[in-house]
Amino acid sequence: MPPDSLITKKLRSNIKASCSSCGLRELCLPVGLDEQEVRALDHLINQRHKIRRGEHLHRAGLDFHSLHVVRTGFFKTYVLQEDGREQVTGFHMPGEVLGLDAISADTHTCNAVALEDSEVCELPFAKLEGIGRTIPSLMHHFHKIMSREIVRERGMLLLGGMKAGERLVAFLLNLSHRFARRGYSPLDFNLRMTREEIGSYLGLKLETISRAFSRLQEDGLINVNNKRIRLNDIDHLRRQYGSSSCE
Amino acid sequence: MPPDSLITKKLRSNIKASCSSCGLRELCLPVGLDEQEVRALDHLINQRHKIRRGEHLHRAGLDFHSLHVVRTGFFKTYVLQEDGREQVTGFHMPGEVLGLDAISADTHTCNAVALEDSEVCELPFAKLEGIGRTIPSLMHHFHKIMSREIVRERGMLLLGGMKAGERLVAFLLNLSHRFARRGYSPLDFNLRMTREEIGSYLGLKLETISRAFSRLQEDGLINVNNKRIRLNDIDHLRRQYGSSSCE
DNA sequence: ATCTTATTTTGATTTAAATCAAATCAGAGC
DNA sequence: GCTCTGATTTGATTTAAATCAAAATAAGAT
Repeated sequence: MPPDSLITKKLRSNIKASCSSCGLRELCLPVGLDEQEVRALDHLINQRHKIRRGEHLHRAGLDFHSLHVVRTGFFKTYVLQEDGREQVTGFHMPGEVLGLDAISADTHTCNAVALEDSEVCELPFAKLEGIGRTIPSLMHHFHKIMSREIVRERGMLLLGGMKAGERLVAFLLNLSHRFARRGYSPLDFNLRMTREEIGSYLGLKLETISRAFSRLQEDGLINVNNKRIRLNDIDHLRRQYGSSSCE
Repeated sequence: MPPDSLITKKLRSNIKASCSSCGLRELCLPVGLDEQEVRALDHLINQRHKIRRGEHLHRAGLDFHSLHVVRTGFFKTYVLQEDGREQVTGFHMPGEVLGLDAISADTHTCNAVALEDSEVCELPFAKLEGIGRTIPSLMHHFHKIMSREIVRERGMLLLGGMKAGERLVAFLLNLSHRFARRGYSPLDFNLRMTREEIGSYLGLKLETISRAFSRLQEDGLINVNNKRIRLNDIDHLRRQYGSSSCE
């Protein structure tokens, strides 16, 4: 948690953001920019917003004008199918960009909801394209971010051939890897989402997720205590179930 | 089929491309560009390549430097899993861009093979970023193309909750829609890929695909004659099985 | 704290798809 | 044309996951 959270609390929202002093800088957009370029980016990112647990950042169908970078907290994205079922399309943690799907048609194609009290930086997309013209390395890095999102989504397709337990392990290894990059323990973390949400994301039912957790615990590979997960033998997990730990 | 295919045949490869006179223009990158901008793009796209059925356009692990737009023909992309299984990640028809996943790490993350004799236009990516700086509308359109790819991949995730027959129908409706946009019949087309490749893409076994085809034919919804498919009641298909016909 | 609701676990049963197996069919090359 | 190989269809059986159901646990609200 950032030390300024107490200070900004009363403002509720609309804090001036600053990439220059942001701890996420190396994960986020300004990777590899020099001082002057980061200042230009500070100019672009006009606002930071607080989103409380359960609040939506955007909803499918709404006009798109800004990307958002998760600064603190945790989000899930999902779409509502015609039959009313909720299909989870992703979980998003600090440093990750939300809204890339919306560029396609200037309309959000999914809903994004905070799974815990969160903060996001707003990036007006038109401004980003404008600044990108003068800072080629920023534009290039943005292209890498979009491409990475394509690779990420593709990774889900690769789960197609796997069975329940393997899918869950791939999911846990993926989370573990992303936590590690953010300086959190890759072996011991707590899930922000329910079994049902995990199941939706992985194409399985919540009971199947629960059973898969129990099975992995029986086998001594992990410890499960409700939302708290401990990976006891991450090498074994990696060996046994593909190396789907990549971002 | 383009009328110049006979002329260029003896050259085997390396034909000077020209967006200005390309029939795919409205599907491809130069959407909405004026004459002068299209000429600039002609400058960017230096080569057209012929890829024969079975030949690879690129392979996973190779250095990335160019995107490719399918001009004629049909491609499949796939990755080889550790266990040797081939996972199909997409099918690609004229006007569609290949290689967007590779921008992420300057390395191709999948293999692309021609399912029939094909032609592609080569877009050196560094040049594209350069020209994009001077033609904002081109850069913006490129962002839409990348975003569309994200949405497309996400669409696959939505199949998660569907059963075999529904997935196959969604797949057929998607192909139908893409054929229609290219001026081909949306009701009567022939598949370029095998049942096994369809199965791999949809996360099902080839026997299941075959059975699903037979079932749909029994129900009178489609006619199947090996690779030739005829949609008898596309409205019924759309109603019964979600509207996953979008690109 | 207590109540209430949502989440999770576990068991029994059903079902859809995978697997195993074999026959048929189509296409490429001779 | 014919042969051979790979692709497809169809059937029988097994298996993994969904579904149905109920109890146990955790999390929020008052």
